[in-house]
Formats: sequence, structure tokens, C-alpha cells
Amino acid sequence: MATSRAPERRPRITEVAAAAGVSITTVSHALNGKGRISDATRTHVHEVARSLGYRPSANARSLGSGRYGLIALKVSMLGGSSAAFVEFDYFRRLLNAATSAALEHGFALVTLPGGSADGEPPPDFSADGMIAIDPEPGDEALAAARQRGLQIVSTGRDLDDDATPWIDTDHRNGTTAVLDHLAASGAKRIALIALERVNSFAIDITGEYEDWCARNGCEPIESRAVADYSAATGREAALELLSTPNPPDAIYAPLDGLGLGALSAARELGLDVPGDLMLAACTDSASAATSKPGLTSLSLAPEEIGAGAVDMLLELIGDPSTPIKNRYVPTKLVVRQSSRSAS
Amino acid sequence: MATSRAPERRPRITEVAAAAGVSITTVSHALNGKGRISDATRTHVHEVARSLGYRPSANARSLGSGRYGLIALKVSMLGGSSAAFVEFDYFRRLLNAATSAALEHGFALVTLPGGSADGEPPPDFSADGMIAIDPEPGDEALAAARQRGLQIVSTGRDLDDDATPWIDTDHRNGTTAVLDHLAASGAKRIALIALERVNSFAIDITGEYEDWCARNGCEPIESRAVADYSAATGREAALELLSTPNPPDAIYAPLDGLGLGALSAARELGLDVPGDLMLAACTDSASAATSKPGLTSLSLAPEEIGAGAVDMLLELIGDPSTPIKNRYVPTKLVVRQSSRSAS
DNA sequence: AGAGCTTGCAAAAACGTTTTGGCAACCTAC
DNA sequence: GTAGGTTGCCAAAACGTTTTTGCAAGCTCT
Repeated sequence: MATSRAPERRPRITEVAAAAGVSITTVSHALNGKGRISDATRTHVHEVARSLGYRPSANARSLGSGRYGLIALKVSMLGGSSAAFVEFDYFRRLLNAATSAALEHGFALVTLPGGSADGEPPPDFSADGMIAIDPEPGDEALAAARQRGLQIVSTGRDLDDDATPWIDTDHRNGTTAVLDHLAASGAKRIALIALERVNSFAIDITGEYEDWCARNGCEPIESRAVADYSAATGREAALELLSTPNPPDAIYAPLDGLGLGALSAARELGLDVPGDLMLAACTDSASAATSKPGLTSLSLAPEEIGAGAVDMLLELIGDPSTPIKNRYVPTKLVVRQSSRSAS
Repeated sequence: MATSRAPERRPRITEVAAAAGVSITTVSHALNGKGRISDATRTHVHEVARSLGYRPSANARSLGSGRYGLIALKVSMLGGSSAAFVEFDYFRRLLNAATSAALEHGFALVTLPGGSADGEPPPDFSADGMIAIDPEPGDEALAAARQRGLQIVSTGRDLDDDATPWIDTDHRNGTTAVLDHLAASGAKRIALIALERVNSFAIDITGEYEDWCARNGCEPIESRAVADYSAATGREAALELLSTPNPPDAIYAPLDGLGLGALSAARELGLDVPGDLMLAACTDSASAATSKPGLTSLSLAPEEIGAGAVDMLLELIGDPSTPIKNRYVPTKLVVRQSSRSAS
């Protein structure tokens, strides 16, 4: 246990240069893929650096390059509304992936205090770029960042500015998959708990639902649009849908929170799930898996979104003239008891 | 709108020195409270710096001082368990406050991927110190950080190492307040949903509950200890407590999630709250305020905890010989319908 | 075979602070 | 009135990179 712990300084770039028999310029160029050097030298330097366990000093690097070495993560959700409450799990996974991706490239990721809702403005703070998680229209902090010429990447499209590079969940195809599955399981009248169209995902989901109904010759059945995603709200919306003369035999609740609420609504009404009513949700958080019955849910890929956003942003920071490559990330339907056909 | 936007470089320390008629050494010393300089000069430099809008470069400062300019926030909760699910609101507020506090002192706060649960280890990453949120015994990352000689401050006491400086919620007095209130409202048999003793708060709450009962000559009524804080768990624990021959007339569920679960348990049993059963919880998240009936809850001070932990840590980083001043942060009981006496 | 590229690398100048060491000037005490 | 201590400040050397500039050596033309 008491391993002798020599000071064990980490090697500097100078030492790598010496060991490789080149100048520090060459080491820097080789490691950053910048200057004009032969492939032989480049790989040689890489090897030496690795064998020495060299890790450049983030501070020196930033000082030298005139950057800050920081990227900001801005989550409207963190502002004050606890709307996206249930989606903590999603946020957690996204944040972890983004942090790791940033760290790998020598950048630190700072989670900024959310929207303008909470009191004091954030202390003036400089970063090289910003990632906006599901930006909401009219976000002031985002507009300010744009004004200052900060590089921005959003997860979910930014409805205020479609020039902002984005990485987004492929909600249109995801929604199709959910509806197809419900129909295949025998559902004839599939209803939607509609979302207020303040996010690109709300637009995609409701839009695709309507398109799907049109394509399949079904009558669209939508609740009034909900603005928060809590179980309480989901319960009310489901009760509304189910208390009509000709109620649906399946409900798509496009967030797990809403889906869990719909589940308790069904219980209250004495409806068997999936016998009398099929249920599907979206996000696939832990609670969807452990509910009784298990809730069929569209599994998203927060890790890919988080890491992807960071990668895009870092490319832009490295070279602002990088062509923008927006990207949709596919989803995966996880079928559970709540939509399993009896057969 | 199209305000002419001159490049508007922020002033360097050199310019402050020139404007103040002193050397940059003196400016640095004055601003950091370090060297030997007269009070007159010190305040003069401060004024000049402020009037010029001077903000030191975090990178240069770190490079010069040999620091990293980073502090890590480590949350066991973020690891993989979604146990502390409902407490998102608490976490959000704590994180925002900590981030702001760090930024104010020129440090960036990085939220580290959680426990060893999730796959890949975090990329090796250097910080000047670490804040551990409610550390759980046997946390490897924490042990590793300690090994490396990192400064650590925990929120909630670290059961593995009581030498770790901490800032903690005053759960003992908070629990007393809750129980006193319930008793004052007429409760005769107050039960506790017990928590597994893996955290200092679990120890404090269950310990104080037992002490209070002893002091007041009451019989302690505890559920078996729960390990996660979800509503489902709270419901089960409450059902267990309420289905005994001589059931309690009040329950303290020491987390909002558990409290909400207890509330639905009461509903299922047809018990009126607060008429047949009084309920109190802890954390005072948004859902406690909006439930029906409103849930009496012990309001914590995540902002004070977060900012306080950062301040403590920065003091230690600045001067490791700073005497440790552990601190309890008081709570405030928010009384709502769920424990209001009929009278 | 010399003008003009291109290629591969190195020397040195930033980047903006903190920190160390030194030097006057001023006190104090004998 | 002078040795020894203190006070107030400054010059200069780090800190560890990136980036700019320069310079040979090797090609490709004509």
C-alpha cells in the first residue's frame, strides 16, 4: 500500500522533443496535425510521446493558442422549471458523455446555470464554444453567446436560428416505428399526447404523428398540447383522451413521465394495459423499465448526442470554416409489456 | 442593433500597471492580497483595475501559479443508480450555485462522470480539488483522488474518512423540527421511513428520530430501511407501516420522493391526509409544493451548500494549511396541508 | 543549370500571469 | 551615527505551450 511515491513529474514537451531527437516545434506540430512534417517523423513523435506518457498542459496549450480551453453546456431545463424532471436520467447520460468527450481533447466542460429564470446572471465567463441542449425559443443567454461570436452547437434544432449546427434525435423515424409497432400489435385507434411546439422534438413528433395517420388513413386523436412532462400532466391528458365517447385503444405518450402518468390514469379507470389500452412512451428512462407493466419506450442515445455535439463543436473551434454536418441520431424501440399483443 | 463593435480587447495586467503607475508585480500582489504593499497602493490598484474592467486571464494565472484552474464535482448519484431521481431539483440548484461560486474566483467547475458503475473510467484529468456530493462509502474515484493528494471537500460527511473537510445540512435539528411540528399538530404515533445508513444524512435522520422518541417517551416505529428514494419505494414502505395492527397517525418520509409515494399509499387505503394521517417529507422539491394535498417538507439550502463547499475548497487550494472549519447549514420547515391540524 | 516551388524541420517570439530575489529607503536602538 | 531590521516596490525569470518566420535541401521546369 505504501508504494514509494516519487514526485513523478509528468514529461514536458521539451523532454519528448529530446527523446525523439526533434525540436519542440515538431512535436507540437506532429501531435496537433498542423505543420508540414513527414509521416515518418509524425508517427515517430507520436510513439515517443505515448511511451513517455506525455499529456500536454491544458493551460499552456490554451495560453499559447489564445483559447480558453473551456466549453459551456447550456441547458434551458436547468433554469428553473422542473418540467423535464423525469428526464434526469437522459440528462445525466448526456452530460457524462459530453464531459468525457471534451476532456479527451483537453477541454473542460462547464455546465452553465440555466435560463434567465433563476436570479443572478452568471458571472461573465469566457468559453470557446457552447452546446445548447434542446434550446427553447427566445433563450437570452444563447442569443448573447451568438452576439459575441461564440461557436454554438445545439442538440435538437434551434428554432430561433436554423444556421446553428445541430445534432438531433431522429424523432420522425422513431415516431414512425412506435406507431407501426402499435398498429402491428393490433391497435386501431392510436392517440397522441401532444406536446406544445416549443422544441424541435415536439414539432417532429406531432408532425410525424399526423403524417402517419394521413398515410394510414387513420383519424388523428390528440390531447391538448401539454407544456410540461410530469406524470401528473400525463395522467390528466390520458384521462381526457380516454373519457371521450369513442376512446383510443392505444396512446403514445412521447416522454416517459407522461407515459407513467397515462399508466396510472388507465389503472384508475380500471383499464387493463395492454389488454384494453396499449401504451408507448419515449426516452426509455429507468422508471419505464421498472414500472408495472413495463412501459414500451423509444430508446434514445444520449451518449451519442452528447459526445457528437462536443465533437462537432471542437471541430468548429479548431477551424470555423469547417463545413457544417448536421446529423440525426437513430432511436431504438424497446418493446415491453405495455404494448405486447395478447396473441 | 448594429452597434459598432470595436475589437475591444480586454485590458491586460500591463495596462492596469501603466494606468496605476506601478509595476505589474504590484498589480498582481495587490489583486491577490499577497505581497507587502501599502494599503493606499492596494486600494488604488483595485480601483484602477475595476475602472478598466480588468479581468485576469484564467489560463495565464493558472500557468503562472502551477494550478489547473479546475475543480471537479463528483456525484456518486450520477454514476448509474437513478436512486436519487426525485432530487434532481436539489442537484440542479446545488450545481448552479457551485458553478457560479467557482467562476467568480476564476475557476471552472467540471461535473465528473459518476461512480464506478458506468463503463469507461474518466479520462485522466487533473484538477486542483474535488467536491464530493454525498459520498458513499467505498467510492473508488474519491479514494483515488485522495491518494493523489487532491484537496477534497464533501457535502455531507464522508463516512470513509472523517478527516475530509465537509459542509453538511443540519439534519439533526431539521429532524427535530419536523417531529416537534407533527407532535404539535396532534400526532401521537409518528413513524419513520428509515433509510439505509450509507450516508451521513441517513445516519443523522434515523439517529435523531430515535433520540427524539426516547426524549419524548414515544415508541419508535420504523419501516425496514430503504436503499432508494423513489415514489414506488416510499409507497411500499408506507403500506407496510400502515398495515400493522396499531398503525401510525403520522409518517416522516425523509425525502420528497418517498413522501409522494407515501401519499399515494394513503390514497389507496382511503386515508385522509392530514385527517387520518399526517405526512412530512424532506428536500422540498417542486413536486412537494404542487402535490394534492401539498406536502409539508423540510426545505434545504442547496445553494448555500454548493457555494459553501466551493469556498471552502478554494481556501484550501489557496493555502492547504488553512484550518478546517466544518459547517452545518440550517434547514427550514415548510408547512403545507399534509400536516396541518384540523383545528 | 539556374529560377522557382515544395518539403521538412528548427529558432525564437509570443501568450499573460505568478513568483523570486533584490534594492533602496526608512525606521529603531545603542 | 551607524548596525540591523522592516517596509514598499520593481525587474526579471519562470510556467509550457502554439505560432510565426526562416532556412536549407530537394525537386521541376525550361
